[in-house]
Amino acid sequence: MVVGGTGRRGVVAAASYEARRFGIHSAMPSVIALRRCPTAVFLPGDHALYSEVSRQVRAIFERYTPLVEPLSLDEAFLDVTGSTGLFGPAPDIAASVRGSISDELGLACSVGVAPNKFLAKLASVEAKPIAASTGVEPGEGIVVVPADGIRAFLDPLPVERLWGVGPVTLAKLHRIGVRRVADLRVLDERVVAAALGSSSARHLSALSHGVDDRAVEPDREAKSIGHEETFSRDAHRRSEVRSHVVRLADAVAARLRAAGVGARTLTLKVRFSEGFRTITRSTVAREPIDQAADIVALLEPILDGIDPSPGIRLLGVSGSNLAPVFHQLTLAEAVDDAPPHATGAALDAIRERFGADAIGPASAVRGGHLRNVERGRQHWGPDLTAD
DNA sequence: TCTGGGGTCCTTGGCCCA
DNA sequence: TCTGTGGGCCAAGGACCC
Repeated sequence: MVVGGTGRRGVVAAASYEARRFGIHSAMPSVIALRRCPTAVFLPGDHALYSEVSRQVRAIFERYTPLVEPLSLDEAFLDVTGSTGLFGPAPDIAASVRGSISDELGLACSVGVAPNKFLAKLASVEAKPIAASTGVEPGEGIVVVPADGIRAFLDPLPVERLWGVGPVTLAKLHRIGVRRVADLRVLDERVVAAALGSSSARHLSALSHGVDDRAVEPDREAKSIGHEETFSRDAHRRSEVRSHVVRLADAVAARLRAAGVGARTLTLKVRFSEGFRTITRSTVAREPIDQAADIVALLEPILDGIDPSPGIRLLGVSGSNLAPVFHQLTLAEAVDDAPPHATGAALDAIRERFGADAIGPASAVRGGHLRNVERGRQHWGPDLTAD
């Protein structure tokens, strides 16, 4: 079974261990996955459901400690240092959390227990089942890395298991003879720095020794808010591109207002069909903004400088440099007693009462009905009915 | 008829200013 | 007045994560 985008430009979000035996993995184009395993069952993702379940899982975590840092929809760090008096040693807490999630939600999960975030994350991966071409080997469910067992745990692991080592870094490490974590640990940091740069070298060197002093942070604030969309058919006309940008800006603005912030930096992302080439262009507003019209106005000059005629497959709008918004009243607004930026607030109120698609920019009307950009609506690529 | 969407963090290079 | 330097900010791109 494969879950993810079902359209021509969709990707795999997750694959069952049986499907993985055919070489299917997440982020693989759905058409390739189908080619590798024509008998696989393809299901669309349901992001809204996952968010809800994620909330339920988090509620279980919070019975054990207030120090819960979500890493994604389906992973979180828990600092249980202060909870052992109430619930017993950390491995017992892990077993209890795992039991509760299984009993109450019917879900399987794996847990890593270790002295820091990096090791706990690695341990949780070790606890998962393994899909080999010969069959699926069940995982242990819980893996504990005690403080005096760090080296024994880390040394034999392939270096790409380290957080931050992807295909590019891995190739560079292979070039200097590093294949396992132990190779990296014993190597002079200057040699690593010559291959990767000093910042990465320092970071990876620390990890190879099992050192990670980042705290579990329960209330991490978002640093950017954005939306992007791949189209099932390329956009070639300026008017088409502009209306997509209006839709995206509208969605970003609504989320900025919901978060109670505005963005000073606005970035437009454009992916051309030709060669899969991606560019980003950003600009800075004088003050933080949270209104769609302001975002579009700011991006307009960038848009004018882009030629869509070769074909654009993806557009994205995102805001960063987030800060609280202070509305400076114009003289007219002060005299008329009219609230500034009433449009955004009115949109929010209407959507709150009548639903996300109750109102939106005219350019969001597709196939006779309104379809606003919404978080998770098109998470794994355009579906078959997108256009 | 191959490559999503939501992010974070880092690097590089230009510019301005003290 | 000229030159060098270093910090801070910004823009763009890239690597990486789930």
